[in-house]
Amino acid sequence: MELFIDRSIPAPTVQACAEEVLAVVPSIMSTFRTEMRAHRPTELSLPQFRVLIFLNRHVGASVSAVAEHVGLALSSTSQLLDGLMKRGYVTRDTAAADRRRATLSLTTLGQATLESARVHARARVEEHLSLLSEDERRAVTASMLALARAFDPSTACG
Amino acid sequence: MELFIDRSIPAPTVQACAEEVLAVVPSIMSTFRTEMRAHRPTELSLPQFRVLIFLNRHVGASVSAVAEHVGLALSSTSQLLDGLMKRGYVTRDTAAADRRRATLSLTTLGQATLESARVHARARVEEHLSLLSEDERRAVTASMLALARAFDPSTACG
DNA sequence: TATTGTTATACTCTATAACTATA
DNA sequence: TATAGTTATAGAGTATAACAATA
Repeated sequence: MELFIDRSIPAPTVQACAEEVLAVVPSIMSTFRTEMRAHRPTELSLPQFRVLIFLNRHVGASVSAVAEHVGLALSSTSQLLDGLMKRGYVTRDTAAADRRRATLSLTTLGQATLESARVHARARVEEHLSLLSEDERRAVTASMLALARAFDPSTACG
Repeated sequence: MELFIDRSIPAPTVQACAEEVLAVVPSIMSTFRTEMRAHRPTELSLPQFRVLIFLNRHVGASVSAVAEHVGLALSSTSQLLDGLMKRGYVTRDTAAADRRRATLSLTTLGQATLESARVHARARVEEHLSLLSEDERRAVTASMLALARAFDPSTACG
């Protein structure tokens, strides 16, 4: 029986694997960006989208927490949030316990926008993935978990 | 024998798979960008890096060809190329056969810069991937090929 | 003094629209 | 007229450095 993951041939070297990741991941991102941008009713940039996802799951998060999660400098994150507040997607309050700390939350509009963007993004990705076989989907899912662990150990299980 | 890709349990749905891809791929990109930017001697942006890779392989390419490959608008690509020419990485000539068409090539400096950036990027990615098991590398490599096909059929085998 | 965050400034990325030059 | 490409303009993303406020 020939397995999709065939252990009888040598595993790809780390180098070869890196080569593939380096070639393919940016090209997937290109597609994402273009498709997100084309979603007129919502039209969130990818970083904005990621911030909304994070805030939806971490109500009351600080600016620093967002920055760490999205992998941006604090100032960049602050500016990203400016944009999201200006559009009415996010509110910011001052934490009572520590008045330096901001408390960020999604507005109802922000939640609805996130949901719309998410449905759209997922649909686009699903369109692409529907070209894959079951075994390929198994491999992709397993890979994503492994890569999450390899590239971002902190959030691999959250 | 328990397989890494276990066919005895149902394959992930397209939806679940999309969810993972959507979560993990942008996070890998964040890491890429940060690491590319931190490579002081070279310090190419990711789009610049991708353009250099393409031109290295397709000597004499037109602006349109680059645009199509990196997934940008023609004008965006033209400007990206401006930056690369200003830094002396790329030369542009006019094609004799069709004087509208540009003929782009890497300079020696461009080639050297690309090589340096490439070595660095690969090393960073390898660092991350070295955390994976052999089976995980098999899955990742297989996935990248599948994803390349799913997201960009035109370049899947080029 | 250390931490949280914002503002100032500057550069890159990206698009659309208007344009030039060549075919 | 159609095609290849550039320029003008505008907005988002991103960083560093300097700053303000709070602890």
